[in-house]
Amino acid sequence: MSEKITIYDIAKKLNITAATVSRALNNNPKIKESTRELVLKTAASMNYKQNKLALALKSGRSNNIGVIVPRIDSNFFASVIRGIEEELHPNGYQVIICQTHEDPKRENENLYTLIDAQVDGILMSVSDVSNENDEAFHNVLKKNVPLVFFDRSKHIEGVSSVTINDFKGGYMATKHLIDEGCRCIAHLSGDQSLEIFKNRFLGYKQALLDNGMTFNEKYVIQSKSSLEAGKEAVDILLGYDIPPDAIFSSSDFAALGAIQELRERNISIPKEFCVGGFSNEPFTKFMELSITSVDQSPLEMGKMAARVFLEQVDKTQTIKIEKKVVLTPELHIRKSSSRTTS
Amino acid sequence: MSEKITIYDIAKKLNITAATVSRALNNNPKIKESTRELVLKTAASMNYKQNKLALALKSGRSNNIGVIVPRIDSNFFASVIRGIEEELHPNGYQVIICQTHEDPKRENENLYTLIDAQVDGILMSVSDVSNENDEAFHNVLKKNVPLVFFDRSKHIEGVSSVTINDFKGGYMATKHLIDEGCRCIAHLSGDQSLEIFKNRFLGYKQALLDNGMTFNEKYVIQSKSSLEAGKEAVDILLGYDIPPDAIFSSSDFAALGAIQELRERNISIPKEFCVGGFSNEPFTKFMELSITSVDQSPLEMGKMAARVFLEQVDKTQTIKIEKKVVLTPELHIRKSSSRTTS
DNA sequence: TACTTTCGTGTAATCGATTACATAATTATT
DNA sequence: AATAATTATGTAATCGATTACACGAAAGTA
Repeated sequence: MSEKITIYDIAKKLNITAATVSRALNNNPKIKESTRELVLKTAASMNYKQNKLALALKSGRSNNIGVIVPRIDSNFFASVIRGIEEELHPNGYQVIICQTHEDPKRENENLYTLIDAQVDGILMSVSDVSNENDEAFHNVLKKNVPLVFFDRSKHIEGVSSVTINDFKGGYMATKHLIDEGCRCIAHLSGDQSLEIFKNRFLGYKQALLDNGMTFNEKYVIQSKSSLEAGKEAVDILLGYDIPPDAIFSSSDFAALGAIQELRERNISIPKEFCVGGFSNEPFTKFMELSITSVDQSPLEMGKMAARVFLEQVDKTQTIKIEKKVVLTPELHIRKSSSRTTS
Repeated sequence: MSEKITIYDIAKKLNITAATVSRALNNNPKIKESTRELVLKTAASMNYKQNKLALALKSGRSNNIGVIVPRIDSNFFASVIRGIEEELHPNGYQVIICQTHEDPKRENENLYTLIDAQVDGILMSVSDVSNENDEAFHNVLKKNVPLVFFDRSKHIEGVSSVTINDFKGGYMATKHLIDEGCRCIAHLSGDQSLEIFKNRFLGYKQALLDNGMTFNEKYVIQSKSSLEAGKEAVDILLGYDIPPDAIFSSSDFAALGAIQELRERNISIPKEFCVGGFSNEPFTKFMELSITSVDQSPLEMGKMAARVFLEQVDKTQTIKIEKKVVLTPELHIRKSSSRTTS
């Protein structure tokens, strides 16, 4: 069928050794110009292709990097991966995708599998926030494989990360609602054991305090990232003696659910009630009543994570320093909270 | 730093040869039970991990498969990839992602890169529909690397594919509009050189003819997959002496644009005008005025493509047959076209 | 006891490329 | 012309695992 051409085949044809062929192909300066040309020409004519596996075995570098995400089919993660791929492709790296589905076991398994596959680095957004199963991580570090966290990170000494300033995102969104005249702002927080959600909450709280508003626990509803959760939250909030007149949700999906429930109850948005979400999911801007949301610039995050990885493997850089990149989120103001401009 | 343990290290420790260690680890029946146990125990205690690169070089199989898509950050492709990953992961394969951005050059480059990387198979959705640059594909086939197309395929002898029945999708959507009482249905078609769009168009046309309606070229607007294109199309269509009272769009984005433009003109949907899209993008069901759309079951498509690949590499299967899997699309009827149920 | 099987293990080649070291070929130096 | 310096190429080990073949030891057979 398909004859795999190796440097030995070229060598035999030219009556020289594989070593010379290898050197010629690698532009080794010790090769006579005439032989180099001859080898290159012959290689091309024989349709020679370097076997990357052999190279990988010899060099110990596979030119593959692994990316671990909870799931790939979410706009956020897909965009991050796009950024990673676009940044690493020109550098000769291939991107291997792994999903955890938020399962710590799978996360560990993926880490071990990637190490087994001899990847040159691992970029990941963690699923397991507990510090119980850290052996897998330490195994990675022990093997000296560069590790970079993005979005959801763990505090492990010597590991770099690229995140956004979730605190600021929460702060900006809340401040905006205040500026629009909202007097009692509720918050739909996600899983508070995840730092990103914790920080969004803290930003929310600080914005309230900085602007002379009272912070009250009961206006913070811990909810999942789903339409249903948003609806339930509204149900609770509107039952209060003093119901809120705005919601800052850490999730766009919960924000959407909340909006649907509010409309169900004939509450006018943004006149009577304002809503803001987080993540800038595509649908937020497509809605007829477009939803204000905090953008996490996933593409940029992916590119940045890739760059941090590249810096780590840069040979000229002898000392490897833990690098914490924090991107600034951007608030996209839309109809769901625009009283002044609409 | 990190001491890589090889079978030679285990061999040395036990005063046996690497061959024996290898056999013991691979459950070779020729190994004495006692030595096998000893080797396994020692391997575990030394924290031995098989070097997949060495194995790959020796066996010629990398256990990686490549996936080429126009872009990863679209719900459709991300979902397909998710399906592929979930199906192949349990079989020990890693998934390598490549993007083409619809550029034929990149497509070719990716094909060559993946072959260079010795992937065990390639699953792809083509970007270049012309048959001009087919050398890259034939190179893949010559190298005997299994190739499977999904969604957008090319007709290459011996190559399997997994697609949906776009004709049927177009037919169903159009028939539905007819059933809702629409008398003049326009069509926003995509790039007609892509077979998927051609087939959706043909399905639309056939549905009209089968139901005693007249087909008229001028109600078919070739438009891109964007909101803007949808708006422009409406602008043209409403300028006709007899404007249509429904649109079947091959793209959800164009459908959304059309809806926005229709509302801008105070045309009531679905009462005066019905709209249906294609792809079942997440936003279609989130809209307040949810959009009827044809679902392509991307997850299932990905899994199916992976299964077709697995069948191809199945050693027990001596003869490799070109397999054309055609999935049936599903029409999701929503508010934008529901006159009868709403 | 002598001879054949069977079993378990060792030897060495192999996958394809790179590279330290050795050596041959060429050029430079006196 | 003889020697030193330089340049180009060959030799062989290496990366880590697998495996055809060889061989010694144990067990079975007559």
